[in-house]
Amino acid sequence: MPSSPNISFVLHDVARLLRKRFEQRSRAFGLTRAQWQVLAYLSLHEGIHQNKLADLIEIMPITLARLLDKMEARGFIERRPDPADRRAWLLYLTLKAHPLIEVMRSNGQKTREEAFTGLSADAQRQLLQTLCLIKSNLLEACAQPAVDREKVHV
Amino acid sequence: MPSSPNISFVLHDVARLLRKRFEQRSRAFGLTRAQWQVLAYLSLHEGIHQNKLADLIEIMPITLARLLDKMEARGFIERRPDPADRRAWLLYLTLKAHPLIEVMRSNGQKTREEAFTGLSADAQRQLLQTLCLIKSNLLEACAQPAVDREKVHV
DNA sequence: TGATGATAATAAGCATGCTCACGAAAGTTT
DNA sequence: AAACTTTCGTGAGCATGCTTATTATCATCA
Repeated sequence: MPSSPNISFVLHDVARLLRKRFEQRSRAFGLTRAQWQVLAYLSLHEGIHQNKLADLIEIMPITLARLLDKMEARGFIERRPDPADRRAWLLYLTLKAHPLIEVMRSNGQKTREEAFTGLSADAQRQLLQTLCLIKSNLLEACAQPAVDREKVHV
Repeated sequence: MPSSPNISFVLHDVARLLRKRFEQRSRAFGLTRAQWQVLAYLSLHEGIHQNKLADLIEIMPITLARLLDKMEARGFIERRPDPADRRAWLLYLTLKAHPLIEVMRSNGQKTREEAFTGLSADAQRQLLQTLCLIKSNLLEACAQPAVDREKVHV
């Protein structure tokens, strides 16, 4: 942007374009990027509660609930009542979902190959590491009120 | 996620958290991240057409139109008719918007400082460079149909 | 046991992105 | 000049995030 591009804007653009490209590929299979993320995590934690899964993915529980509504309607997941807690559901993949996992993983792979053309394996490792650090910084920051420290000084 | 976290998911998370943190800071000023991006680009190109601005920001023109609707309603920007083309508008900041630019730039700065804690200046440069490469890869990829090359082979 | 507080899921409503489609105006070709 | 094509802006409708608020249930403590 101004003199050199703003790194936050670029990061945001890259995320948006990754999603866009992934969905160009995956539309035919009926799963969006977000739904694929849910499926991927859920396949490793069947029988989990919604709240726990939302924690894993680090989205708000209500955001996950909406995604699950659609995925349930389309027959990819099941909500079974938790016999031990009448408020809660236990989440499971359906049989229909299993074959999708490999397809979507491969779509993600192809999208990443396109995105990372010209990046060495080392640069990719470096990028991942940096992003993980930033994410952990932000998770901590978001949990604190955004006060203007200059103005608080007592 | 699986063995090591999926870099696309992490990238997406970081973008989402950056936006969230920025908006925690900026809510009081009435501008969202996306609107601030519009303002920032527009301040460098007053008198531009909507299509050109959408091109600069690399979003769909209809997405920009919705943002401008809100920003116009709140008195941050003006659409003036283009005397040379009755289909088009020329975009301008209002007087009310000017003082916001510094405030928002500083909010962005603070958010970035939080996000990049523990990253050397060199690592930040490296990150920016890598992201720009990925963005350009994706811009090119998105413009092409997402065919499955293995299946096409003729 | 009975009130009080915490937790699981969801409702309502907003913002930002997209695709697809359309009307109006401008530009180009015949 | 008339007919075609392109371009500018927007309408409709969907997906994914968020904040704030509500309901039902569970857990705890007096």
